[in-house]
Amino acid sequence: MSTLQHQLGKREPFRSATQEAHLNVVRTAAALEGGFARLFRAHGLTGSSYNALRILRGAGPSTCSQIGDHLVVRVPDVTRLIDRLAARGFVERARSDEDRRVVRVAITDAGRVLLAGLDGPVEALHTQQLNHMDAGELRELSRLLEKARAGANTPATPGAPL
Amino acid sequence: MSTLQHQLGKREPFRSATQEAHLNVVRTAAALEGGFARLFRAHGLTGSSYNALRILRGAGPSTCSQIGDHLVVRVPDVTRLIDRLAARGFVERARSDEDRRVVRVAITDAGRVLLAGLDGPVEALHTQQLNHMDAGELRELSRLLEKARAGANTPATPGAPL
DNA sequence: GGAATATAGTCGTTTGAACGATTGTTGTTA
DNA sequence: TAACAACAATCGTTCAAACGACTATATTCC
Repeated sequence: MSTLQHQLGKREPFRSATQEAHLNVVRTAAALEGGFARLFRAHGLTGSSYNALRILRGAGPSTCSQIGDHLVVRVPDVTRLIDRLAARGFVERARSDEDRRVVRVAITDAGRVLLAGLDGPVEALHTQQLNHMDAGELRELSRLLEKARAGANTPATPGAPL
Repeated sequence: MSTLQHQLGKREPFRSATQEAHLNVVRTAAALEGGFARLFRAHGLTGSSYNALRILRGAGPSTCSQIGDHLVVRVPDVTRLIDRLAARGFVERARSDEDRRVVRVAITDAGRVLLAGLDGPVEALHTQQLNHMDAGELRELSRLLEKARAGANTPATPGAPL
């Protein structure tokens, strides 16, 4: 009996290895993200808003589409995400003069300060959660996950059609 | 440059292998779950409500606490989850006579029929998503994910303290 | 036997996520 | 030059998720 089977209180084994792998991915994501959600909530953020700030800090001012493209997890309504960050003063928007469809979003000093305060705790939490695995295992885990995504017909890249 | 780094439009490499593994887990979970969310939505369900029905079909009538314990992803308000299923006629509740704190939840015939209609598509989607990986890879992926969860200080099991 | 504690479930409320439609602007084509 | 198509962002709306408090009941302890 696998660990997951035991954890789910399942008497019969999984129907397939693909099902078991899927459930392991989802449960592990929830386990890892739970800690980060608590950390971010303490700073009035969600995972996605934290991610958006990281993107803006790293890439510099970006359009809504670019932000959307770079998010780890697809967010279909980037406008509302940016709205919430702007309301807190962490980003500011500027409509482009040369193409008025486009809005350029930039992180503010307040946003930089907020992120600076999170850099340590985020890194510490990554370490705390996964440092019991060695470098080879982490590499192999990432490789298998990338391979899993490569074959999945449901795309991870945002906006791609079903 | 890893696949994920490229997919995220990140110029610099990841700060650590633990961060990269984490993001791969989360992104893969979203990619896999996206397809299932669409399938379930077409039947008026969410992943959690589908999961709850599966638990009840498998284990028989269960208390709310037992359902909560067996869910793949923690749901802090099982009552509302059961509310929504009951409103649709897929489950029914009965307050226990011998311990009136306890509610016993059972799947209904309508619930069984709904699940029966989903068994094929769910299995097909699992296969479609992950069948490009061989048995050894799937086993190794599950093993590494279980190991990842084992060391993470943020527990996957519900109700466990932070 | 009653007070205190624990358990199981429920509730009030807020908020973020998501879908799909809409609006405004730019580019393309006839 | 105007109609059409595409693009970028925004909006209306619904609803699931989540937090923490609350209620009712059972158990434990003095």
